[in-house]
Amino acid sequence: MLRFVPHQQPTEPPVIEIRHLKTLIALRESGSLVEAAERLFLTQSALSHQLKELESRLECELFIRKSRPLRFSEAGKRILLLAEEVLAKVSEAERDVKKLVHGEAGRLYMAIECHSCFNWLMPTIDIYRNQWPGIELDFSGGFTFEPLPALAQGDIDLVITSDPQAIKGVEYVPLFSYEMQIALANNHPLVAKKFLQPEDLADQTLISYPVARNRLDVFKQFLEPSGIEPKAIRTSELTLMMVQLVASGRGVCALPNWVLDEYVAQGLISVRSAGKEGIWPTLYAAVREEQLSKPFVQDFLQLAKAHCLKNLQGVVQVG
Amino acid sequence: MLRFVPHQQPTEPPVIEIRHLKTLIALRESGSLVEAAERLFLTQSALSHQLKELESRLECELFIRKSRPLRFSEAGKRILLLAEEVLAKVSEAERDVKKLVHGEAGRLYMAIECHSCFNWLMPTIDIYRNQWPGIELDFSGGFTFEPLPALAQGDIDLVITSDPQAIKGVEYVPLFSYEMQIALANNHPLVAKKFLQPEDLADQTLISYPVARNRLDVFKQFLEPSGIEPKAIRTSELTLMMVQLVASGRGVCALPNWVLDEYVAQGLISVRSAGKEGIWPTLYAAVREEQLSKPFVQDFLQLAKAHCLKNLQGVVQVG
DNA sequence: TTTAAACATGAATTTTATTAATGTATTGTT
DNA sequence: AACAATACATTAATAAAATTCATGTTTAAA
Repeated sequence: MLRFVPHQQPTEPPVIEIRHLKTLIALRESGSLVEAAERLFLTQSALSHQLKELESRLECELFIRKSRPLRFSEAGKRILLLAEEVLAKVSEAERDVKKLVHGEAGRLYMAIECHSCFNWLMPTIDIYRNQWPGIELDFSGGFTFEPLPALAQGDIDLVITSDPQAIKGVEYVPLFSYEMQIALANNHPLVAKKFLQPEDLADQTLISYPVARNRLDVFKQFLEPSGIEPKAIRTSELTLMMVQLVASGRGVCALPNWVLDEYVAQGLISVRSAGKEGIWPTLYAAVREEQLSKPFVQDFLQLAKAHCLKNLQGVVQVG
Repeated sequence: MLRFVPHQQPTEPPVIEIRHLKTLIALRESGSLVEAAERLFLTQSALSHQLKELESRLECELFIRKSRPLRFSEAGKRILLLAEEVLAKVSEAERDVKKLVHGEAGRLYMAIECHSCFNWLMPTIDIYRNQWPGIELDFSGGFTFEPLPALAQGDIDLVITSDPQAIKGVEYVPLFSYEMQIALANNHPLVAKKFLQPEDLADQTLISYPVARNRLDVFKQFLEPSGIEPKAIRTSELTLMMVQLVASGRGVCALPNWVLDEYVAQGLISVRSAGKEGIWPTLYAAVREEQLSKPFVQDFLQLAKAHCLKNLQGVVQVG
């Protein structure tokens, strides 16, 4: 008759785990189980089970299943808020521990071969500087010198490139893939086509950065395989100027989708894919072998990748 | 020769998990693996493995093994800080979800049979009020009425007692155990003894709360089994007054160790155990069956237990 | 030196998470 | 309306992990 009850199960079952928080964030950012699973390197089934389990522990639904785009319940939103807070704190703590363990001295001089990368690299560097105040940062963005040999030699420490070359001691870390699209004036006749063929450019002026053409994906992956040449080539160092030349009908140019999206949204230009499948270069961070394992380097790579996947339109995770 | 390296392992191994944070907190609060394991309802071996694993993931030691009392490394302290932040946020989120799911309306009228419990109950209630602003709280602390029947009848919702009675529909949730010690004036002759026997009180004035003696542990568990009576009994409603009477040599009294510790520290009185093993009552929260499963009740129980184990000297986890 | 307590370790075990295979529901297309 | 395509759910099997058990080692105390 005298009834005693332990106030929680002997083995107090854990409710929310870090894993769940990561899943929810991925789910929100991707909008579907399938895609979220890809990001997390898991199967869709795993996430389905995981969420079902979490929902049963919390005794409530976390998101509304039959809704496109995916919507979260109130409880789901609350846990998402938790996820943001907690995951940020966890990675901050992990960074701090790494600093304690490995020391935080180091140098990270960077250069870009991908000339549009300025856009995302600068904000990324800003964030990074706060996280690793002890690291000496520098950035050289000119068109004149060859960054990869300089990297191998140790003059610089990290190069952003879409054109990896076999150099002893240099490793390439894939960041993401993007589509290299062709920008056209809105009233350009080629706008009528769904996508462009190499022949379409035979009577066009192509506007490009002033670098060797074997380093430009339009040539290497689009025009050269078919032996077609554009009518003329005109160069510009400034992306915005290239776009304005295109907009005023002086020619066409090939730029990453994440660069062009902005101008398309403004109605300044139109874009078409190069070929039915489009050209899909991959952007790499090149690092010297012995630097790769260092926490402050790894952390930069992770930050850059996350920053791009989050902020750049139409950018795709890679291997 | 062209070397590609994924910037993190395909299955990005988790580093810190909630479980680790709980372990570290338990470790700090208990000061040893063995005790921490008990708190977490795990074995010492489990914690040893768990910490070893975490340390290898973080590539550093988290605490200094050969040190008593246990000391944490810098990294360990950093993770402990994380643990405090994260665990607080997690339980806050869990509470919020419970509120969303079960609604937050409810009533929690409380009473105490353990007359010293005022000390810890009030601060606990204050914290609780913030966490569950929607719950109607009340507290009746008089000596005059019988709380348990009132609980069964539904007039009140929770009773703190060390003396569970078989009442239909009432369940008892153990909170903690404590030692009921005997307070003596510093110059009292019995101070010479390491612990007291029932006979020692035969020529003493016993000061107690004005309640039926079968509800007092000194009688039930100490004096009555041996048939001994104190020379006289004197009552007081106020704990502080009881202590002052004792200090001035007017008698002895039996109170929980967590109450007396404070006065002993001040040098006001001395304390001795009742019998070699001491009297170790257990404090229970009595709740009506149908209320027990409600989240706002469970949460109060958890809070009270945690608060007491943390803040009360010499209090022991139970069940 | 012994003994007891605390912690570590390796192997076995249990529990939990994940996958694979498949089913079901929903959506959009012709 | 029928079809394929897509997304999610479910069950059983598998893989991975956390935990325990049994035992060894170290440390501190007697």
